[in-house]
Parts: sequence; C-alpha cells; structure tokens
Amino acid sequence: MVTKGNAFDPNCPTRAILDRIGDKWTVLVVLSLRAGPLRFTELRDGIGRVAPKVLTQTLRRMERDGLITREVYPEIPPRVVYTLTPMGASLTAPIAAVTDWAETHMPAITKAQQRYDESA
Amino acid sequence: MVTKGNAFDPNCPTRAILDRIGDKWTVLVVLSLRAGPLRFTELRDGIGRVAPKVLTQTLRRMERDGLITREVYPEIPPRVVYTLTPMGASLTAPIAAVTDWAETHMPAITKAQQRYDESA
DNA sequence: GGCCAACGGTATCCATTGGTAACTGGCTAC
DNA sequence: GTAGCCAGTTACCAATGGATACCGTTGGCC
Repeated sequence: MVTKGNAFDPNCPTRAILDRIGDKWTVLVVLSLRAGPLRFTELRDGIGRVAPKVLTQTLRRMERDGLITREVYPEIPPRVVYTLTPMGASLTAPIAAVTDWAETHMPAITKAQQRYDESA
Repeated sequence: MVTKGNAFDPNCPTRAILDRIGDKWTVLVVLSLRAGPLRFTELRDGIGRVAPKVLTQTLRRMERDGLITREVYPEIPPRVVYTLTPMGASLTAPIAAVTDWAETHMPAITKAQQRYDESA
C-alpha cells in the first residue's frame, strides 16, 4: 500500500497537513524549539532571515494546529514564549529523517545540478 | 546536536534542498513513482488536480536534481516515461515517515483547529 | 476529405503568497 | 530627549501557484 490514507485524494486532509508541515519555516521552527521553549526574537535570530510578518504567520498557524503553545507574559518589555506541544515534539522524528536525508544527499544533488547545467 | 549541518544558516544548501523536497507536488510524485515508472498523463491523473504547467515544472526540477529520469520515446502518439533514480527512491523512506506522521496526527490537528476556531 | 481524440506538453492570464521596509506602543537606559 | 528593546502590525511589491486554453502530430472514423 502506498499511503494508507490516500494523499492522492485532493480532498484528503492529509494533503492539507502535508502543505503545513512541508512549509520551510514550520520545519525550522520545530527544529529550533526542539531543545526547549524560545521567545519571538530568539526564534527570529536563530532561524536566520525571517521577516517578522512571516514568522508571526507561521507561529499562529502552528498554534492553531496544536503544534506549539504561545504564552504571553504581560511584562514590560513584553515577553512571549513558544513551546512545542507533545504533538509538535512528535514531529521532530520525521523531520529529522528528512533533514538527515537532505544532508546526506546534498552533495549528490548539487553535482546533479551542475551536470545538468553543463549539458544544457 | 540539532542538525549536523546547519539548516539555520540561510546560505546552507540544505535549506534549498528542504525547499525542494518539501514541495507538495514533489512529495506526491515520489509517492506515485514508488511503485514503478509512469507516463506524464498517468502521473497527472494519479496525483489528482495538478495543472500540467506545474507538473512539468516539478518534473523538470526533479530531473535537474537527479531524483528522476525522463525518457522520451519518439513514437506517435509520443510517450514519455518518468522513473525514480536510486537517489529519488531513497527519498521514499523519509517521506513515508512524514506521511505516516500526518496520517496518525491528522485527527488531532483537525480537532485542534476546531477548538481554536470555536474559541475565536 | 473533414473531424475528433490521444499525448505531452506551452502560453496566457489572474489570485495568492512570500518577502521587504517602515512603523507602533510602552517603558527604560543614556 | 532620544535611542532602543520587544513583539509584533501595516502598507506595499515581486514572485509564485494555479486554472484555462491552446499547440503539433498522427491515426481512426465516417
């Protein structure tokens, strides 16, 4: 069996979820939070070049999906802490599988691209 | 160690590769080709609603990245067969990890979304 | 001879999205 | 007083994703 549910049915919610967790920033947020809760700016600085708008969108979506929790401490200056939920933490395993693959095969892909560009 | 290479360095090629294989259609193409080579229309029909333009773009990118091969048989009507390379086939394992996760946690995510929408 | 289908795509257009740059508000430190 | 921190928001723009229509070639049908 290829996919026990069928990711091929366009109406299948699995595909919607694939869209979510396939998102570049979602993956990086999960990896960032893997070691423990972080604040907004810590996430922003840790991830690299993320527009705050985009990071906010990503975090809101993940909160909505139950992957992270958002805690606001009404202090001055404000403090907002993001934490992986157990479900979010369970995502780290498959994500690690993918990033491991990427790191393993990155040289081969780069070489394939070069070959392709040369022959073109 | 979080990611042996650092997916957090925006200049790290790993991130570019994550963008690629995180692509919705790339995932579905890999899953489709897992059982064996397919023709263009077979892919299109099997995947569901894909605009041919988008499928072409996806396939060209995957060919460039060395994930699939494209064989043209100059017959009438024309026949073009797409096949996973060994590297492409090795992608099925991590992808399966992700889709399994998605299928397992889909109900929980759906429920989380409903709770969120109700409370909003 | 005229018409249509099969195949593997292009060409064209529009909506959505991703991303940049600038700004907010309340406070504090210089 | 003015500059900065924090966690965003608001406009705005370029790129991308996607729907729809169309293409050339040939074979079969009438």
